Amino acid sequence: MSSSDSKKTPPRITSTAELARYVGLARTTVSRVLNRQPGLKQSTIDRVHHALSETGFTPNAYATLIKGKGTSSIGICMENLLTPPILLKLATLQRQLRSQGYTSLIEVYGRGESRTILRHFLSMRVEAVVFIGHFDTGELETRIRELIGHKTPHLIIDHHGIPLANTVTLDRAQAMREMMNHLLELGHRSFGLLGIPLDHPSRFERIHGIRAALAAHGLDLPACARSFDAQCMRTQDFEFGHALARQFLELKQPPTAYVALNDEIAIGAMRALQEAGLAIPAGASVTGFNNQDICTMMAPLLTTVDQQIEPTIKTAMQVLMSQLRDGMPARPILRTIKPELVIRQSTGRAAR
Amino acid sequence: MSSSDSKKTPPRITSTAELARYVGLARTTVSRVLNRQPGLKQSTIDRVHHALSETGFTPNAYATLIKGKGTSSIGICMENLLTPPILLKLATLQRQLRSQGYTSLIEVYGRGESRTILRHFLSMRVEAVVFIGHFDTGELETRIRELIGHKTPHLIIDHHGIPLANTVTLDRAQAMREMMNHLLELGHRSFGLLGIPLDHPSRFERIHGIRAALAAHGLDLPACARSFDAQCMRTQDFEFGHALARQFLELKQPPTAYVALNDEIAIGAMRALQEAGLAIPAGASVTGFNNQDICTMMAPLLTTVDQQIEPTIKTAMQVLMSQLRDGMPARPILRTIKPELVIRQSTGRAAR
DNA sequence: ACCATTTCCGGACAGGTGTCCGCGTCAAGC
DNA sequence: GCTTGACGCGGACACCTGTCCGGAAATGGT
Repeated sequence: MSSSDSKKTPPRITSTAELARYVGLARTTVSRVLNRQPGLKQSTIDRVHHALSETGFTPNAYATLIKGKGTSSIGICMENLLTPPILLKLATLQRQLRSQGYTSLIEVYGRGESRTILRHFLSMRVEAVVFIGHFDTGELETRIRELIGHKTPHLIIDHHGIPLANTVTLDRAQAMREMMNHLLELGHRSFGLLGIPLDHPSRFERIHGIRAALAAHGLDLPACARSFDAQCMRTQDFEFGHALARQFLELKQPPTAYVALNDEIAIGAMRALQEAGLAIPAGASVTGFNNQDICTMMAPLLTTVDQQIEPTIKTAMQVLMSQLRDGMPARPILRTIKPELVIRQSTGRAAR
Repeated sequence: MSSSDSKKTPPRITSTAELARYVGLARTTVSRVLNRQPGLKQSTIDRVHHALSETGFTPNAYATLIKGKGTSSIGICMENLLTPPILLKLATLQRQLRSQGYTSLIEVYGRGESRTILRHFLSMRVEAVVFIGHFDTGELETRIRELIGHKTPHLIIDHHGIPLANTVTLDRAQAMREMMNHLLELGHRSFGLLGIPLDHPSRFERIHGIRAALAAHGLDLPACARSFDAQCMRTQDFEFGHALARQFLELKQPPTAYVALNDEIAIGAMRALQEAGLAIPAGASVTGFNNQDICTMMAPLLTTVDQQIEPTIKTAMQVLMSQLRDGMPARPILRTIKPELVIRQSTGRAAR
């Protein structure tokens, strides 16, 4: 019984030395097998591999990586508020990194915690740090400075407006330009902006695109577009969009087209308009942003902007890999991704 | 200029020895400062801390953790298909773990990769492994066996049906029982099941709950409920629900109530029913599952089941912490979470 | 100036792994 | 039986940090 017991329950191995003792080989020999060095008999290799799968032993990664000759790990920072497009980017990025032999360290954190997170990453000797999403600009910029000081490569995906940072971001100005052109061609001349205040720095790019499109048609931004963001508390996006649209409906001449910051806000607005008896798109047009799944679950289907996540991550990988190969670039890399307008049913010819 | 240069650009420090040389102290002294040992002059402590923030040096975590005195890290495994409720669980769990001093290693993977992932976790000497979501049962069971062999604590959140695994899962049978009771009280006697096949093992729990509720009312499952899952390809959930509902509408006597596997399928079905001229809930009732945000973005608002994510993660933390404190339990821990029925507008009195 | 005390130095070891190198061993070929 | 490879052994060093300890130095008080 004891013999069968000892066969059934292999000992718990915690080091290559123990494993070597277990199979009756020298520690160095086992190490050579594990690292695929030449000059070993096939039978020896098999013997070690058999013991390996029998005991389930795995070499201690900490001991291996202590020498710092490349940990092959990348740190990924995300904000606490996880939205579907951001998560899609995360999953895609991690998959691609793994296929290149890199491990991802992922941290989801709230404002003010970024310092701790970054220190943790650096103590783990991460080879690069990626930020996905939108952050507090000041805090993020400080982190980027620290990383540059460390000569650790970095990359920001989405967040835009830090000149010294390597950035891959959607061309939001271009997206808004295309969207506005679409609406202008449909005859719209008065616009309600939902979640896009006219003067806030974080929405500068979007406003810039909107202004450019209007100017090309000889129109002036403040004259034909307005925003009620200041009047409404932003809580849940859907509720927010709903409340904003109701504000617009109280005007004597409500706009004929509504341009929302994202899909949820657009859908909230659509609901408010429909509740007020307006048919969409006959009575008013509404546009979203992000092209999330919900866009095709609405009636009518929502016209929106696709973020082009696959190309975004592909570009991000290129920027990352070039840094890991050639070291940090002399000047910051900025890559903008061309958005794609997805025209569906929520936009139509202006009523008047 | 060279002196100002050397002041502007502190050297790149990669070990406590270098830092010690930089500040003119012994390596051991620096180490003592970093580990808050007593018997040090305040001025010395300040000197080290100043150099620390100046150079941004962080001690190599690998060297610290090599001794194996607890890495304080937890591995978290997730399936590739990320759904909103799963992500909410992930974010909540990571936050709670961090507040307890644990680091999370997160891996998102596809089928067949779990072996690699687990080996990575074990090589990182993780103190426990958590699986969140639904997996291939055979594959998952093999992993659990390996973990038990390693005497590494584990926990499965959501996936149910592995007897030897520690599991925290929603009581889906109870959820369906409550949902069916709700519909039965409204007078419904014929049901369409969407995404819930009658004989598939993965849906056993739900069917069990449905059957129990029906039996309590003297009704027989196959006589009053049916499923068309075999006829439709499951692609996108929304499309899937749409297609399933259309199948039901071709019947001479379509059911008066539809019970869906999740919210997306329910919404797809609602759309199909509405397109066919049925008002909801006057013409037919529809129920979802998960209580995602979209439920309150629909017209009518969707009746659904809430997963109780906060209590789920709280329980998960208890199970985890008890294992980390007292070691692996003698027999597997199974905790079921009570779901909460959320009655909204998509369910109403049966028409006939 | 002397002594006691505080504070710091520097050597040592541990922890698990990768790698190098000289030497012993074993089997095959002659 | 001898030579010649092929292969495995085991000692050594390196990587970086935490900790212990005896001794040296600096500090403080008188």
